[in-house]
Amino acid sequence: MHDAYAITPLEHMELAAGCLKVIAHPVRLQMIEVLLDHRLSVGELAKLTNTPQNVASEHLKRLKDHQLISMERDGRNVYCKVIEPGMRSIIQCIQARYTSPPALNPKAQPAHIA
Amino acid sequence: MHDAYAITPLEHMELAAGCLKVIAHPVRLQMIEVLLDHRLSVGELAKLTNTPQNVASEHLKRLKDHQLISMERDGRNVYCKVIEPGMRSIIQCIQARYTSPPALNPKAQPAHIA
DNA sequence: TTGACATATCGTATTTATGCGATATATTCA
DNA sequence: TGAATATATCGCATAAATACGATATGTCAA
Repeated sequence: MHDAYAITPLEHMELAAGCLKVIAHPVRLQMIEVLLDHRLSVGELAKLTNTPQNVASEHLKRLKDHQLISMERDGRNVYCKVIEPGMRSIIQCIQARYTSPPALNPKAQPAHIA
Repeated sequence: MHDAYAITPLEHMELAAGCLKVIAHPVRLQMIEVLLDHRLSVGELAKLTNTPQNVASEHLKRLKDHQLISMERDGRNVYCKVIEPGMRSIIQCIQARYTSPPALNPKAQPAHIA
């Protein structure tokens, strides 16, 4: 009856939701996307995403605090890269959906993403 | 140095982030989890997730508005099910991380873990 | 029709997220 | 040392999310 439904405990879902919340931001998604294939500094990421320096720094700090990226200083710069492997599939999923056609029709997607 | 970095446009990332924000809630995650394998009414979901009726209704409306679930009335009840196939892999990813081994956790840890 | 049950909506208080300016810290080099 | 560059942090204003009580709507059955 009621026990037939296996539900992940709320505490676990709270952790997962916290992680998803950090991902759920357009600029942070862009940062993760590019950091999957490149190692970039905070300043480079700020320029790439058209974001003020301090705002970019705060975004990246949040990603780092949730273990999604690593940040290591090299001289004056701090370089970031993705350390959470699950990010790639999420970004790929987004790219597959949103890069070519309008999002309303989930069908009919030109396959220039592979 | 031209655009060596391929970045998904901000507008697309905003759509994706909007979708992720809807998923990024512990109770909504639980709802999605159980709705992957069962067709349940709003009231049943409210009880299963220990959520007041109106709050559950609002959660489900949000999931529906973002095309993640469908809701169809059958008599007095309204039954829900997941219609977004991508949800399964996300829930599976969460289950893989949080059900058996304490793998990768966000910064916000419960205080008693130390 | 009325009463019950199920669901949805509204108004609102509280919290949390976000962005921004200003400023602080860190590093290199002259 | 001090200037220049890169990054981080702080305080605050605004916006969004969340939860809640109250109430409205919708459905069925007697």
